[in-house]
Amino acid sequence: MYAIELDDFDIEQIAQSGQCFRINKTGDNRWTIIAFSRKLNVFQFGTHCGFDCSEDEFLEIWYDYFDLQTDYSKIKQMVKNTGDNYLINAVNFGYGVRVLRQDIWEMVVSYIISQQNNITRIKNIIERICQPFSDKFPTAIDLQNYTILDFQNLGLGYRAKFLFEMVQNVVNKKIILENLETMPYDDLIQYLKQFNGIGDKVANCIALFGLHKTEAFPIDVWMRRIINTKYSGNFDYKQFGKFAGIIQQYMFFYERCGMKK
DNA sequence: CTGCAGGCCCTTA
DNA sequence: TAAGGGCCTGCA
Repeated sequence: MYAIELDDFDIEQIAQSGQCFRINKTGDNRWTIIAFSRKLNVFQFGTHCGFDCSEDEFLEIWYDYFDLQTDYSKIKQMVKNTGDNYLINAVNFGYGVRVLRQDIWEMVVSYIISQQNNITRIKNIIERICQPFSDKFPTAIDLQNYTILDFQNLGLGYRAKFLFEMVQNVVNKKIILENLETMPYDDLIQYLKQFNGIGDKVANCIALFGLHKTEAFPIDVWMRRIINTKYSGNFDYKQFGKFAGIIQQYMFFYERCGMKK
């Protein structure tokens, strides 16, 4: 168990911020995360955090995964300087939200599945996809012999064709995921949108969660609702530059979880 | 048992 | 460029 004190970090908030489909609460103050072919048990009480792995593994894998190299207090301060009360409330409420650095291929698959879909069903589909691979997320090669019907049988519905095509594109090197990282944000979005099943929203999710392009600002129905009700339909996210995506996470989490409690 | 959920694609005008 | 209908399916 590797123990550490962490500020601006709340695993429960991260799990509920909608960016990850493979974090599950397993008990009081306990969660299990599956990422990068590893399973990690996490304990958190206040700022006391425990990670069920060696220090070496934590520093090698999970430090980066949790985006611990980024100072979120600076982002919060910047938000406070705007004087925008809605954003300030959102940041105060979601004090422990962070943007995880997740695997690009997993994000491509997950967000193709996510369209016009609910969270429970998305998680169940992803679980069924991973089940034959001992819960590790399968590579495109792993899935290359899957047919559209196979994916339909896993519950993807009309999205089965999109995933089938994407698997083939990766296997045939028609798209090389490793090359996406260096693409400028605008080019990246245009490029991703060429593929069937990837529109503006999904492309921005892939850019933000899979490539940590933090200028990405995915607008889904929740974000649209905020923009319409709090900002009269107009929200200039570009003013936040590279912080837009992180601010999006605060807004999204506040909208989804803020009023319940 | 309806209605819909973290959109996208295609067709019209 | 904008607007609108159809789409799989299981969960609320």
